[in-house]
Amino acid sequence: METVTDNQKLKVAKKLKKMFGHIDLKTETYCPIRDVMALASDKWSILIMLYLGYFPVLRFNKLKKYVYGISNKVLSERLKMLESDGYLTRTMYPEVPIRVEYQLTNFGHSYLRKLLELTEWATSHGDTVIKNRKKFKTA
Amino acid sequence: METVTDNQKLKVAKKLKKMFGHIDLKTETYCPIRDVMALASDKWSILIMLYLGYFPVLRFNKLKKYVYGISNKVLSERLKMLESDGYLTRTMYPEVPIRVEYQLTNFGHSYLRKLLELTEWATSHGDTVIKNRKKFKTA
DNA sequence: AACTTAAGTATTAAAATGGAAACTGTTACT
DNA sequence: AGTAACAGTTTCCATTTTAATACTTAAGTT
Repeated sequence: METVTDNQKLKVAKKLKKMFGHIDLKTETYCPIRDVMALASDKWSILIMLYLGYFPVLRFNKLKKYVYGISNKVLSERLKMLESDGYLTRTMYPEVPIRVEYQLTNFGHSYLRKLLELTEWATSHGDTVIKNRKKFKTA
Repeated sequence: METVTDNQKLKVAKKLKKMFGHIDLKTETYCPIRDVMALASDKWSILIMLYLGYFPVLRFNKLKKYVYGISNKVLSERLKMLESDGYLTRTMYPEVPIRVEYQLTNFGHSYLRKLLELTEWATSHGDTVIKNRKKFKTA
């Protein structure tokens, strides 16, 4: 069973007030959730970040193997964006064949710590979601 | 500056080991991140969840006003999915004109708590991301 | 009689995204 | 000469997503 106390709800409300309170809900001011999160909380980005947390250094093809299902195009796009936003570094060694290594920056690690909270929740509550989904479909 | 200690990295590694350790990285087993998170960490879903955390009860058009930019179609789709997965409830009052109210379930609240960790991070580090992005573009 | 409201559904067209597979470039091996 | 490895990029096509607008239902208001 879910146990969410009123106290916890209050804490959440307080945090949300802090987040939303100063934003004029009518005008379209800059919103980090639409901008920052939209990229970094996408399915592929999450998996890339997690694998780069698990293995300190990864090369393109290894990453592609772990994040199975991703295409070359999307992987290289996501890597470029994550690099651009400062979550990871791309180091190229001009050997032959060329070697390119990806690893998290400290900034990326700082994000990963928070991300992990969410994925842990998802991992441990995934079955509940599936159950809910099934119940909803038959209802 | 980012301050990520080795100790913190160790903790993250431990958590990741717990998450990934038992998964055969080669075969495609069920993955809650691809399934559960993909829906619930999407840009629109996040905003919907946050606003429903901020306002305990919201109706369709209010929600649409807050989550500006979302279309009727997408909003109603997302609401249906979030309801199906158990994050929120939809209550219909057969008045005229009809009234429909959305609110978070306890399950949804439990997710929101974790989500908030991430959005708080994004809110406070958004400017760093923008800075990184700019630097990368000009480099 | 026409207008308004609420919560969507339907429609259409435009835009973005996604996947599959071919291609690039260099070097080493067979 | 042909093939393989690496790390992508590029191209083409199909699907998905998005925006914008119109429509629905049914009672109450002007």
